[in-house]
Amino acid sequence: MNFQERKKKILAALDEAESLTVFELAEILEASPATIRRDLGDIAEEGLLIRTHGGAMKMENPVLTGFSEKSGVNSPTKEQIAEKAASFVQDGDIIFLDCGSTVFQMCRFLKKKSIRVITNSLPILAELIDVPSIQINLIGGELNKARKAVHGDKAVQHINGYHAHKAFIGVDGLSAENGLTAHSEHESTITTAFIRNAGQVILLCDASKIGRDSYVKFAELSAIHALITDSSADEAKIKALQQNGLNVELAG
Amino acid sequence: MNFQERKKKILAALDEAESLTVFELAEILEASPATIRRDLGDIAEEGLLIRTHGGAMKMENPVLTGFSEKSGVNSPTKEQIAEKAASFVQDGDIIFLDCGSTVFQMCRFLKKKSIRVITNSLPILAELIDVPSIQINLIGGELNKARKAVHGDKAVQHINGYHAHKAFIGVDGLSAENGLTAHSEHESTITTAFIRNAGQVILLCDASKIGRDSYVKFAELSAIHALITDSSADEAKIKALQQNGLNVELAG
DNA sequence: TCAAAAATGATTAATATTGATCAAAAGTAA
DNA sequence: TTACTTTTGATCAATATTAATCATTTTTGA
Repeated sequence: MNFQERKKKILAALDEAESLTVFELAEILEASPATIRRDLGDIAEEGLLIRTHGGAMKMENPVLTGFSEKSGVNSPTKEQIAEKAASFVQDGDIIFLDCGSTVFQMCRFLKKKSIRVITNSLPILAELIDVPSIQINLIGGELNKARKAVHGDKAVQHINGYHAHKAFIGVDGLSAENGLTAHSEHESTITTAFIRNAGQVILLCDASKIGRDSYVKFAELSAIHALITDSSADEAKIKALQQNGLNVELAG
Repeated sequence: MNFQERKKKILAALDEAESLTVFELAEILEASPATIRRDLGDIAEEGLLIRTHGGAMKMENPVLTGFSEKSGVNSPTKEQIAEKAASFVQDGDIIFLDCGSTVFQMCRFLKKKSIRVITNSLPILAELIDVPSIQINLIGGELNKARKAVHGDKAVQHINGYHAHKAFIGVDGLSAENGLTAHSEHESTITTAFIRNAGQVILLCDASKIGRDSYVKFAELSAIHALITDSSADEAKIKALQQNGLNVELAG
């Protein structure tokens, strides 16, 4: 294997793993650590990765560091929910991705799929922009800097111009009595638009939000085709949701 | 775990918690306090966090990790053109910003203004997202990953939904005979939409493009209210443009 | 085919990182 | 202020990583 081939593989491996040691890479590429070190040095000089002691880290897309999610400390629960949610996605799907943190975690698990993503979330954009198999459609409108997402009337209009196979959304509260609730009107209008224009709606929701109500009621339980939550969810509350006809999937 | 990884996690943790003690960080990162102190010292020196006694605080405006600085070859000429162009912008303006490299350079000079920016350029978005006095409207549509910009029909529709005081655009070629020309159809449709929906159109164009034609003819000279170029421009060619009624401003 | 050049892997000396220890400095409370 | 506690920075030993060197293999070009 020559340098160019290794370079390609190293960058691909790093893209998945975020960071790898010299020895891990040596094993993956079936080359000696000495070769890997030489390679890493050369590639780092090109600015395509960050050399660390003992290995290398993925270089973030420099243009987008401004709005990438600083995903250092992810709760394993959210990851499990996200992974389960990603398993609903098939090659060829067109999907809406909401701007919540759990939905964002899906990115990791979507990178191998060939799909089209329609999103208003800048962190998702930043995360997926370098994945060749994923086409991105960015929802336009007013930028909410704090949330790093696009909101507003124009954004809703934009969403209305599309139909997706699946929508992956988050909520602030979910209960059998009040359905889906949110903290903010702005966000809920976007989510409502996603729901309206998607074939299936999959709700990602950690256990803490189940049975809790926030103040903007924006959708009925019946709008949801599946709820993905973690196994720490309160059984009684889950039962209540299921008795209202909700399909509940437990992750983890 | 190496320094780079810890640095990333420390910054991520601080971003959430605002401030943390050395011991809290030591626990989160599973490293010794001595290591954390060394790390905090190093990171503080980079200006990415504030060292406190016993810990560290989040830095509100972390030094931009050299994107605008490093982004390619910033010829002083382009900067001069960009600065001149930015001087056309007044507080309260709503402006369209195109996705060319010269237009991008304007960002630096816009940061002190109170304006609304409508753009399809991700680098511009990234550059201005942290400027409180600037509101951003992102144009939605298909993402062109190579150009880091949004294009397509939806994008044009989106632009048609707005009217701006001024549009700042780039071209690939400009001549008295053929007006404005571009390499790519996709980009030119966006630029055309900007021109159609702006009160004034200001064209940023380094000398090398004057008198040169590209293959997509997309606008007449008369659509332009001012051309800003550098003083190295060929005088005869400038004259020819001026005789066609174009207002030419020399930067630098 | 052969010789020259380049790449690879192994070895080793040099360097960097880490955690522990401890004296000095900084902060805190009376 | 003074006494007390906490935090720090320096130093050191142990460990891990690296760069440099060299022999071997592979590739290249005549």
